[in-house]
Amino acid sequence: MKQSTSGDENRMAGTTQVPAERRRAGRPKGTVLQREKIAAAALELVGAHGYEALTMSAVARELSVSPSALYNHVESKQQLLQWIQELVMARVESDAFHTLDIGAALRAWATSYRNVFAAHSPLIPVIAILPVAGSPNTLLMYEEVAAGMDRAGWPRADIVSSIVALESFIFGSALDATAPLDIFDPGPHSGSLPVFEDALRLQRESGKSSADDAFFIGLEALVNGLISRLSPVGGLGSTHN
Amino acid sequence: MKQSTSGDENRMAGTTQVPAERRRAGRPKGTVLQREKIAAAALELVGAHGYEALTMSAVARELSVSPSALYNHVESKQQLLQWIQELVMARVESDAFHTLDIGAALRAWATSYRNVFAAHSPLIPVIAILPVAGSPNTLLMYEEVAAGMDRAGWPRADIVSSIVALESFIFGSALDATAPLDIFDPGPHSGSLPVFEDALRLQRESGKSSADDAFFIGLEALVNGLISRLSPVGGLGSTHN
DNA sequence: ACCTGAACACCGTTCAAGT
DNA sequence: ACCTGAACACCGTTCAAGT
Repeated sequence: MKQSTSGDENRMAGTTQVPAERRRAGRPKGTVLQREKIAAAALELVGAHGYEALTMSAVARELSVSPSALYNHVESKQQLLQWIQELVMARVESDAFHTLDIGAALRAWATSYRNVFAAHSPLIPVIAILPVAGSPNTLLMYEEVAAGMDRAGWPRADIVSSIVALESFIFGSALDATAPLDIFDPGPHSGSLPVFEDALRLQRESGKSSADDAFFIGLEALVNGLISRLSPVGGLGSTHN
Repeated sequence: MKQSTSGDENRMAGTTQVPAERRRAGRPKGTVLQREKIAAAALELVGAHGYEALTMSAVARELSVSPSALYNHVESKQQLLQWIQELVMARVESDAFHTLDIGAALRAWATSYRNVFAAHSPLIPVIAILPVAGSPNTLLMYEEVAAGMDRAGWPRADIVSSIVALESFIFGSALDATAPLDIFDPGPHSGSLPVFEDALRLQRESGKSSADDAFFIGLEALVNGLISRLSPVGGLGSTHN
């Protein structure tokens, strides 16, 4: 996608032939901006046009203010991203740990987590490495998961690593969901990869989304593998608790 | 005192089962040399100062040319990223599939893959969604893995999804390795998360790197889980096939 | 063929001026 | 307190002009 050379201005000017009551400098009578409105506008922007569309100018335009006006409310774009993190993480459901066995609960949580970020995938690389201290919702989620594992007999010393492993898979899967559908197209090298190309064909013919299929296959394998570490006797059935 | 024109990039021509990248005689390697110099300078920049330091200006400065001079050799920054992908992927070792059993081979490949990207972590979100057609090394790797799975009796229709699942975990883990060490620090909310904070303390006291530990635990679980899908007699509730 | 330097349309952010 | 608009130091990219 290239930068447009000159056409965008015209489109904008076309809709505002008569400049409709432009706000003048100075304090408006009511508060125009606030944290939630800014964060929501930013999140909507990402959802609609991807991460690269998330510019301070675009957020400002969405709210009908000038870009610099945002800085009366938010310290930086980085802080705006933290607000978005808090909004997004609030949608991850982690209540299954109180109703289902640990395997089902982990799968339900991970699926919710992954779906939330698949819907806001451009944010993944950003949020995956964002410190968690500023987001109470994220911390609450971790406590739910950790407590669920604890009740299921998980060794406490393994809980953090297990969560990180699951999260790595979740983020990686959500990241994968952002990839173009033809990411595996061999292009000019077609014909020289006998097994892989045949596998690719079979996958396509299955009609299943590669990203979704991979997520569910991997999630089941990962959760089963982690749980079978718990009890050396190894039955997968929830023998614990 | 920069420009290491050492023959370090020769490994790109290592295993040539795919004839696609053969250079013809006739048109000299002047351009090619430039290509590799540019890609190497870019990769070094990322390694030294992170992804945000990878600007066309910085690459040009590294090579003592003006930014616009780069465009005589590379079409866009996106293409430069593809060159980097090719350089990085060449370092992933996937030869274990010829010497080890499938489980050990998958673990060896995944560990190499993850370590390569942990060393160039800022590139993960970029490369994870970069189309693969422009990178012969990447395609070769996929063929190696797919063929290894095939020889081990993997259902061909599951091969792509299995690779994607493993790759998701690998990229997610490498991404996690870029996170700040104190990413889980609860900050002002300390004291309100009994299980998670205790688990965090135990993890810290173990002296193990959280990212490394999570990767190895998760990798073993994921590989075991995937393999146990193969043989229905394995005791997992694999009902299909 | 391949470089320079000016130019363009962007970015995030700061700040004085205005109400 | 909170907005506007100008300004600053950046981006990636194009292009005419030089050799």
